[in-house]
Amino acid sequence: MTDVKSALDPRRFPEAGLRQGIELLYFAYRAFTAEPDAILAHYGFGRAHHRVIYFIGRQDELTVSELLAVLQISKQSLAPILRQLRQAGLVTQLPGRRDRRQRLLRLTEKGQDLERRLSQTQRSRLAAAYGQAGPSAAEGFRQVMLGLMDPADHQRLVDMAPLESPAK
Amino acid sequence: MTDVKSALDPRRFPEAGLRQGIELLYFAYRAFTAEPDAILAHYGFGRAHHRVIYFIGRQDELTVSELLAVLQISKQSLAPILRQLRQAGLVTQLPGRRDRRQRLLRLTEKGQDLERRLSQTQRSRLAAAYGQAGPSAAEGFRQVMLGLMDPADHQRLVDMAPLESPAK
DNA sequence: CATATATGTCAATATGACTGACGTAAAATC
DNA sequence: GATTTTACGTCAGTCATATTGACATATATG
Repeated sequence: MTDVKSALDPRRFPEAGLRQGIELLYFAYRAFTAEPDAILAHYGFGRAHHRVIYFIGRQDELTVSELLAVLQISKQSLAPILRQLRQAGLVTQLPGRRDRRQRLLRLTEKGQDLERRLSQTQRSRLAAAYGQAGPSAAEGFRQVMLGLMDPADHQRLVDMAPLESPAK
Repeated sequence: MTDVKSALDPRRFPEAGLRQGIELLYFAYRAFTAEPDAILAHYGFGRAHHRVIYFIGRQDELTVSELLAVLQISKQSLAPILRQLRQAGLVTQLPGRRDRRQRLLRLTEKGQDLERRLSQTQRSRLAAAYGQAGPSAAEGFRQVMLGLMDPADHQRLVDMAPLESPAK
């Protein structure tokens, strides 16, 4: 199952299979972001706003530096996005309780509404794909995606129970 | 395995699992594009150039309209990219043999070199992830990605032999 | 000959990213 | 208590990638 050393042996994963993998990533990601993009366009927002809304909404309170660390963008890039979301009444800030230099970012109710609308399109698409492919394929998907990611980002994923056989 | 109807039943695919799926897509795609992006930066190119190089290189000859159909961008967006690639000596055009209005796009040798360098980083990453997760996980990944894609794009994927059990 | 198609180009616009430089407030440290 | 570091913000300039609209040209097709 985990014969990593021979992974580059073309007999195991021939050229065409790897090429198709590249294309699967491209087409799937495009489809996955299309619906949120369309919703966001109504607000004059883009994908960057979605990511900010998503990660703030995920854990209810988030400092600016945590957000920058997750997104890996510069604060100068984040600033205008956050300003727009604040002005639109989707995000609020409050000073940190322990460290008052920090700005704790939170979604307003309106922000939570939009977050749910955006994520719902992606959750439905995922649930449909999981349902079509089956739980074992879903777990395979998860394993491959984990392998593609930068391992440093593993810690950033939301916790979750395994998709199948929790007590193997 | 394919009980699609109950895919939205939260007992099958709970909130946290779907949320993690969203994050897997985001983090994996980011990691997957990071290395090519870094190589392209040396040339003053971006991800758009990569996509153009990739799809031209994939089938040796491609018309402008086929390229537009795959990428789903406007010809006004494509034009400057193609011009830069032509000027850099990576892409050439020749008039279509049947229809001389068409411009058949081809990679030069230099273009093929760059294409290989860019794709190689992605093929290696995929091969490593497939190797770590195993062939059955790789096939699960493929199935889920196919489910996420717009079905209209299925025809655009390169042909490939199934990853496992070709004669099931 | 008229029309449709394949492609190219000019202009104006927008998002989302970057770097560099500087400022402020608060916390941490010497 | 003074200094340094940290958390955050902002101003300015730049860039890549995308958009739409309008128009031009060559070729193919009816």
